[in-house]
Amino acid sequence: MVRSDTKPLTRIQKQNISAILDAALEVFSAHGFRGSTLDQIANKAGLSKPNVLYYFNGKEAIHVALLSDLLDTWLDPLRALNPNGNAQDELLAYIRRKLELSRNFPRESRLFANEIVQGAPRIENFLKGELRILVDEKAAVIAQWMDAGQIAKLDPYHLIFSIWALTQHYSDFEAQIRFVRADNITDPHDGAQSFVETIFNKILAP
Amino acid sequence: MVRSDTKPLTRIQKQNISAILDAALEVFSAHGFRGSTLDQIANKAGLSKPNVLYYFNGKEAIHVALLSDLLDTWLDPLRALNPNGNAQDELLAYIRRKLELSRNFPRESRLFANEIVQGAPRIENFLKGELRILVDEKAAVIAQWMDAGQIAKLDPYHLIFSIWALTQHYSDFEAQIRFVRADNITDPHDGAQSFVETIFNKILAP
DNA sequence: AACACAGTTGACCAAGCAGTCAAGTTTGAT
DNA sequence: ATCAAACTTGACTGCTTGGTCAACTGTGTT
Repeated sequence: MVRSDTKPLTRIQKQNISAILDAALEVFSAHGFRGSTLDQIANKAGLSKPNVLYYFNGKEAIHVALLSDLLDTWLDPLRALNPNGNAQDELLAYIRRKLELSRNFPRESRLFANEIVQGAPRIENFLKGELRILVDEKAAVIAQWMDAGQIAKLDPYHLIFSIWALTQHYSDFEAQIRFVRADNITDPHDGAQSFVETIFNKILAP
Repeated sequence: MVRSDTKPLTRIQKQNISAILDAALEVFSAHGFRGSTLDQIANKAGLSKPNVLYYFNGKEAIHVALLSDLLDTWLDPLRALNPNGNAQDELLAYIRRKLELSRNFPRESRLFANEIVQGAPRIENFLKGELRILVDEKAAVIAQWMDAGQIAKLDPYHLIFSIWALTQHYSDFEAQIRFVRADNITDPHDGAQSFVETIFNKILAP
């Protein structure tokens, strides 16, 4: 095995590791952890199964690598919420960033969704730790904005949950939307952008 | 095998079939189809594996039985939307029914979510058929209400999607909410009820 | 050119799993 | 009490799958 060594990666290592991770993201996000096989991943990556295992210690290790890459970037939009900015602007910017993430990285979003729906066994610590601390902090900021009358008074936690629900719905439940709107002309994501912004304008109006 | 015969079910059949379906719902909703094993289901149902297969033709058949039971009831709340009622009342009643369903049948909701997140391979026909027809019909009703000025003008499809997203979030992503709000006093579902109603009142206000 | 190390793989396990079957036990109608 | 049908299961089978290994090939450094 090659990863997590302290030495710099060779050209071939970089290339194959990234091919494996990309293939694994594709497979895991579509079938869940147990629904995916190393053969599928190896095939999609254009490598043999033993070769995949040369780069990663096992199926679980690939999954962990994907999730930690993901969780790291998942927090960024919320982290960027600026307590000193204008409440409405900041929240709408957060919503926009979340929606973009969901639009540009649907596979990552579904990988995450798969984990959560099945009880989050592998990311419990992340949720109870980093995420929780950040959410508590930002909920307090939002509560202050509400107290100051900048936006409508609501439960800040439920407000955050509703942003998650609405923005991720478009990637996580994409199949449902696609099948229900089979012949539709417009890309559901376009409509989503303006729809979600519109309703949050209404929700947040003081 | 016993099911789908035209003869009435015996006492033992009724009891065991319902034990199997209940166990399977528990297992499938927690681990997804491929993540679940017949042994798990048999154990939870208190039967031997061959005995489970005496009542159902296979793992897939159990899953199908569960899904068709579910899909049948899943449409009811939307079906109940009355074109002749008051727009705001009807939509809020729909939201309330959806939220109750998600609260009272979280396992069913997660079973459904698991299917959708993984691309809905087994319920594509339901989504493209029955559900789509119903959604088209009700979207037209909502559009009429909007044209009549009874509620705010929005994309009716996105409005329906947003109701789905917000109501199902509380059961489908329950793990996330639970871990993020670890020490919380109030049941997240209680807060959900009043929060969701509040924001939809704002969203729908003409 | 030579050599050490990186990279690759066919053939192979062992475990887990869906599903079978023949042989048993229980149930309930007569 | 009898008996046919309903019900139950231990012991299998065959396939899938994660993971190993010894042997082989490619790479780049001197």
